[in-house]
Amino acid sequence: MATIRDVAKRAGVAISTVSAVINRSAPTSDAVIDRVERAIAEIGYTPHGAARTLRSGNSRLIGLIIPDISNPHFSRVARITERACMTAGYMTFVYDTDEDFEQELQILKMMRSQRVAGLILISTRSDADHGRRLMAEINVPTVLRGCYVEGVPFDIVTMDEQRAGYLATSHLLDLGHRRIAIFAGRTGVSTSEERLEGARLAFTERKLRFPEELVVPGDFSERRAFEAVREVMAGPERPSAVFTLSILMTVGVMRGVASTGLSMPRDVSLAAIDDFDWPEIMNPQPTTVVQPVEEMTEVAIAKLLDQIERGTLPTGRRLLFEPKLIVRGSAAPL
Amino acid sequence: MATIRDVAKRAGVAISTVSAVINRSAPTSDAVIDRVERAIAEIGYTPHGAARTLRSGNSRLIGLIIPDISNPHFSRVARITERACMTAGYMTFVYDTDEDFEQELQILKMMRSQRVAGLILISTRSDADHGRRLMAEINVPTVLRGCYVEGVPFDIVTMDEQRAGYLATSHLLDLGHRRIAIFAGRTGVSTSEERLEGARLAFTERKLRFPEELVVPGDFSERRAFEAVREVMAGPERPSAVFTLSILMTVGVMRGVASTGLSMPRDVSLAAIDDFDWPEIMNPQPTTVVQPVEEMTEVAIAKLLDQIERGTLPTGRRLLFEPKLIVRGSAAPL
DNA sequence: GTGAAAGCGCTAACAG
DNA sequence: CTGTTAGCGCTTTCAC
Repeated sequence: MATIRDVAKRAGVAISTVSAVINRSAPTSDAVIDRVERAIAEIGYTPHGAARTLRSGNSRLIGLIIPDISNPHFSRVARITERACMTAGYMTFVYDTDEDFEQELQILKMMRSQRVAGLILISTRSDADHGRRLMAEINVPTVLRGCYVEGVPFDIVTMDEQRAGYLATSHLLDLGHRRIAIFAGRTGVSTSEERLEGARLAFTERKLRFPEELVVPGDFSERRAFEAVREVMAGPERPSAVFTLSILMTVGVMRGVASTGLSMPRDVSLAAIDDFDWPEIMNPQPTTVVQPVEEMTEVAIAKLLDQIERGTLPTGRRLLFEPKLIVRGSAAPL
Repeated sequence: MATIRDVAKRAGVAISTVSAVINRSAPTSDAVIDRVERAIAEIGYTPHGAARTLRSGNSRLIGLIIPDISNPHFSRVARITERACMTAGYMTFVYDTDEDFEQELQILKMMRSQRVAGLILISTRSDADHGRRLMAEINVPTVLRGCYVEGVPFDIVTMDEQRAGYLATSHLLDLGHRRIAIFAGRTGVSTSEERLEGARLAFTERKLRFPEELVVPGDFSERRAFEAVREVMAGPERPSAVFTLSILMTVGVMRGVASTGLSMPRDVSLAAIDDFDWPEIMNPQPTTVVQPVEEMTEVAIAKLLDQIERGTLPTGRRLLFEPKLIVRGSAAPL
């Protein structure tokens, strides 16, 4: 492939001049710019990214690590992130952890080998052990999304998870429901624990006993929620409502309920967290708490670029965004 | 960051030996391997990808270009591709064209700057002009998915698009429908044109006139289909059935029909191409033609890796996969 | 197995 | 603006 030397020869200028034109790193006359750009076009020259990275120490690469790209919530995050990074002149590596922390570490290692300039990370665990592992693996500016991680100095952008849990649960309680089965995510993930905490708060605030025995442990997966809800619905003292803490579990629960022949919301009401792209074509349409995904993602990227380019230091603080309840048809009065 | 020199010093061996251990590129004794690997772990050394790329001329990077990552069909492709490439020791750049060919070219340029070793491309146009542009931009092994492009020598992996259109249309015809509105994708994209051709075949094979006036031009987008179906349904001589050529248009049509107060399949039947992850929670559940996405994706990657690693030459041939009709509730007898 | 050396393509610094 | 130069971290070759 053509190199910068070929361009210099063709344009009849010095190599350093070509570099100056490409990077606008030194003043050059319009005539020279024109000659160089023409030469670049004629030869079909494209600067060699790896050579630039090696020499300049700046890869202009950003890593985005999410639990699951086929989850519509995260594919939106991915799309917005890529666009924003591209605009800022960065390329993006987007990778799935599949909710597995060993994969997360392996992906971080790959990102490291590419010397990414920054990371946006939706982590898989919140505990301090995991925090230590992350600190050992990460040595670039990083912004956390979603899952809080103990003991890391990074900024974190999330919605007010507790309030999200509170809003959904309050809605069900206000409709008269008391026996509410809650489908939780993995223990040890702040996202799930905080949403659950919000649910507890909604009960206690109303001087109601929180039915701890109706909390169904899960792993955010659709399949697990599917199986669990079938068991719960077949048992004695069927709950009158369910609350699912994330989108894939909502799918699993809806499928599971449908498969038992029960009807929603006639036999059981549902409130959820996270939205679908096209609720109109679902049956029933889910009543759900949504987060401002676009805004949160843009803020996270802006914070990251600030750290990368202006050397801003992370505050280690958490930026909370306000969740919003959207009432549709899946939850009805008891 | 630590370099290979630091590792060599720490392990008390030569730089070339460290390189040999990392790449298994020369015989080394177990004792030496052990010392080197220990040193790597102690120092926390990660090879510098850009330096390797520059020196070896092999980036071990693969580019995947798809129309839209938030389309569940393509996010599945992305997920499978990343996994397979990772297993083979490649990292992946996944990018959206947003169905825009100028974006496609810009992304190809970025891929070029990173010197990707190979490309999997779902292109946005099929014409020869576009083929020439691609040839000017691409100089690495490439496998096409989905959209055929004229005049390029690459292998292409698709389903039998015409048969897919034939299967769906035949199903509606066999249910007695004659006034079938067909929601097409962009003209100039083989995917759409061939599916449409299959629909025509289903009519003519039954000695029926193909209602050309009921073909609704579109662009694969959800919004356009939404608007179009509302217009069609409000017009005189409402069709008794609709056939949507891709998944986002199916969503748009279902939403559009719902918004007019019509019921599916009572007032209008629907057959579609491409499946959803969770048809069970949809209303109605779509009768649709599906492609073997996993298999096709794996074949495409295998072909690509073969060309990259063993220098196999592309055959320029098209590999057709068999579509399958899945009958659910969205299409009823007239 | 060692140790030295060349060079991938680029940026950046410098004297002219 | 030119022309030259060093060197980023690595792979690869070669004589030992």
